[in-house]
Amino acid sequence: MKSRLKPQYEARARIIKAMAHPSRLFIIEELQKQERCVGELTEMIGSDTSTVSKHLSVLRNAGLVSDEKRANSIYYTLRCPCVMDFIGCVEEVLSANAKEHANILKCCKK
Amino acid sequence: MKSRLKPQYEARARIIKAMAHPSRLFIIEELQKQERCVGELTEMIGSDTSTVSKHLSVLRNAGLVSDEKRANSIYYTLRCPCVMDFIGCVEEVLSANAKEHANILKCCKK
DNA sequence: CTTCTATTTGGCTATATGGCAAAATGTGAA
DNA sequence: TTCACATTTTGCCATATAGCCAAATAGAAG
Repeated sequence: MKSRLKPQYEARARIIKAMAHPSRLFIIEELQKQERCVGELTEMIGSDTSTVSKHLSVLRNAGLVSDEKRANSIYYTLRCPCVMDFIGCVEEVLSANAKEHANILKCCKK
Repeated sequence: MKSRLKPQYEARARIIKAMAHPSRLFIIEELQKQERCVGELTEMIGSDTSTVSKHLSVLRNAGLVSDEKRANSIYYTLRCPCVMDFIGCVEEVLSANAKEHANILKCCKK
């Protein structure tokens, strides 16, 4: 592809890649409802604190969430709630896949 | 997170992960305009044929594109054009990041 | 200052992916 | 069938990431 376009696609891919993990999708969805600190998210997800912390730093580096320290906890917020629009479309793809899969099964039974 | 929800987040992550690469974003955008065969895409992207082929199989496995063989070429089509809506949002995040970065620079100059 | 709490970082291993090269597969024409 | 061409698959290596544990850091409270 034209070399001047490449950086643009790379920048977009970095953002999308930051979302491409089950735990991080969960975090995004949760933060869209309300801000949360690492401890809360850790408990909800059920993995190690350090793992969740790393996921949050991935999201922060991508600019998807911002953090604010209050008392002795760091609270994370979703910066661009529009990312939730992703999900609707992803579900469309998933249901299209499910439908096709069902068709294949139906076809084989005959 | 609740174990019954986990498969759902994993399914979503698989779809998003399939999009999380510069070349695959380019392919998605191109296929949204018109169907293309591997050779055409390879030339546009400028990397090895086998690499592009692998990218296409990633997209196909995710159910994002479908393929149809005609003559001796396989033509790929975008199955759910809604994925293009992703891009608008991703650009929002990018410009928000750029703005914040500019603010940080401005702040440091003082 | 010391202790407690919350979060981050480093080290480690296992796994996944990108990209290139070469081999294998498939398709149509002579 | 045999040849030429287009596409797919496979093997390999380098790199990146997830996950957990342990250790370090940063604040808040005593």
